[in-house]
Parts: sequence; structure tokens; C-alpha cells
Amino acid sequence: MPSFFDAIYVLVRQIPPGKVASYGHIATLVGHPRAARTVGWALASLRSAEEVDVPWQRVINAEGRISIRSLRHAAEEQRSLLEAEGIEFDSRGFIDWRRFGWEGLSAVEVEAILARNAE
DNA sequence: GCCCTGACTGCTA
DNA sequence: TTAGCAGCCAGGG
Repeated sequence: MPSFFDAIYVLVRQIPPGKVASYGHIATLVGHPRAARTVGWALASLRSAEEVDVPWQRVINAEGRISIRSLRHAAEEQRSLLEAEGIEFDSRGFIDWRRFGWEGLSAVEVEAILARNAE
């Protein structure tokens, strides 16, 4: 059974290129619907470990927008990375969930992926 | 082991 | 409709 952080990283890796998911969405998938802040915290600490292959830029807030409080340059970098994958921002900086939102995985799929990762 | 912090969220006023 | 605020969870000091 991977730790909470590991579960987050594993699920974020499941987000396909050109798609985005919200912090709350990821938190729900790992079994903690109210732990969105923890997801953000996990990704924030992840960013310092660049060798880890996790597409952190594909995780944004519930509004479909980048809202990094500190690390302003990281927010700009995130937007660049997403645009490079074909994701478009409207004039207000919002992403269209209908076009780029990730559908997520079923509980069964999540369980299988986490179990595989735990090996 | 307690206290603080944080890339969030949803409800109230 | 916009702004404030209190939960939520885990890691680090």
C-alpha cells in the first residue's frame, strides 16, 4: 500500500497529455475528497525533485485555472507546459473543462494502478 | 508529540 | 455576485 503522497504521484502520472485534473479530483481518487490542499502540497514538494517523472502541470484548481500562491514563476512555467501540450487558455486564463478535463478513473482502476505501483 | 503551513474547496454572509 | 472563512490531511521543525 503506497503512502498518500505516492498515491498522488501515481495518479497524476495517469493523466494523459493534453488533459488536466483538479486538486480535488485527484484527492477524491486517492480516497480523500477533502484533501485537495494536501495534493497541492505534495506537488509543491515534488517540484524540487525534478528527477521524478510526474506531470505536475496537469493539475490545476477547481476553477480550471492556475492559482499558485507562491512560486509565481512556476505558474508561468505551468501555463507554458500546458500550452505546449495543446491546452488552450481563454482571455481570463481559464481552461475549458469540457475540452481538456480528464475524466479520471474508476475506483477499481485506481486500486489496480496503486497495487501495481506498490510492487 | 505538538504546532504551523500549504500549488484547495465549498459554504455563508 | 463577490469576499471571507473554516474544514481538510500530511510532512517538517
